[in-house]
Amino acid sequence: MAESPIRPRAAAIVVAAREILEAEGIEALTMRRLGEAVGIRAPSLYRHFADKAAVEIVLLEAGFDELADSFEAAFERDGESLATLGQAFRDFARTRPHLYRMMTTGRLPRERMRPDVEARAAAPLMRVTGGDEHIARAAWAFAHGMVILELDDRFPPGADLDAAWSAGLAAFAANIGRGGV
Amino acid sequence: MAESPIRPRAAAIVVAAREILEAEGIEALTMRRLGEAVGIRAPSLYRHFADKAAVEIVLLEAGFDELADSFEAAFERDGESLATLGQAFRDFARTRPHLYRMMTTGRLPRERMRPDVEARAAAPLMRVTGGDEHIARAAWAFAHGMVILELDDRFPPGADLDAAWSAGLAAFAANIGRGGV
DNA sequence: GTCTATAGTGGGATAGAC
DNA sequence: GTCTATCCCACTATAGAC
Repeated sequence: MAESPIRPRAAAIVVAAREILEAEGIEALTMRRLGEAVGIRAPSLYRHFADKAAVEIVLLEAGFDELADSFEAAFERDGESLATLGQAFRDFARTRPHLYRMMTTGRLPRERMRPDVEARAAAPLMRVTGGDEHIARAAWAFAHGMVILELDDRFPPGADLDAAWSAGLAAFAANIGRGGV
Repeated sequence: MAESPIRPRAAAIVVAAREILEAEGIEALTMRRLGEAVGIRAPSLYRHFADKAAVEIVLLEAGFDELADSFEAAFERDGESLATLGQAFRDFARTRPHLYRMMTTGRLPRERMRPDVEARAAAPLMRVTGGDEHIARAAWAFAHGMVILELDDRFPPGADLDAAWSAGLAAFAANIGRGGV
């Protein structure tokens, strides 16, 4: 499904890459390891992908697509609200921590990615913040901060993160449309 | 100043490490590069530090100390408020982006760090949120999210980040003590 | 405390035969 | 499309001479 169905080998490589990423983390995703997982030697991978980055791009694009799917499904299921979005966001990240990290750490290779891919994932937040772009960006930063600090084990051991999420989302929800200060 | 004044060579190594980190980023900080910067061969560094992590620990501790210093100075200068803290936080990160990244990306090697070092940097936020730990954590996540997304160039080109900061800080300030939903 | 030499590991990627 | 062989790179870290 990722990339072209005409090339089953390439698709299998992407599937294997995703499995390695989720199971062992980003450093485990090497061309040698990937070849092994798919049953060929590392150099043969280059018949299917120009370089390692090309494989990573496919993973990234799939990740953003899945994130957008999650948001849209959550809206249908639980109604369109900031709380719904926050829940879906956190669930997404906790279900695929390594993919989430890959999607959000460092620069994004936008030059090599499908141009619409980020926008579709961002659209639900725009809806729910009613066009208040400042609150939208603040809420995005909040959600990303909560998730990445949780994944990286930065909160104190007993911290009630549900409560922190609630407090944050409530604060933003109460301030939509007030335009800053 | 970092570590022991009795060992000037070790101090010089730390200074060089900090310079390399800030100037060229975390991947540039290798033992070879560090030896070169300080005028000795890489293996000789191991007479001064047990391993590479030991050098990094010193940088991390110094970073948290500086962050705490920044907060305390900002409180004295501009008064104790969430807005003051947010400004100081953002300034800190933008002034030392690579150090900030190193301090906040991935797991923290807490076992090898001074135990009080995180707590001192966190204290000002506790003060300003008046003991509402949920709002405190949410505000921390917001600030980190804003900063790291800015450093990693994730916001749209023309985005007004001052406005996003204001909107976020105002939302939190208005909700201190309300205890979530 | 510094050196040279080197071990040991890992990575991405290419050439050319089949 | 896959293979073997290989290049070239980079890294952390140790041994042992000086």
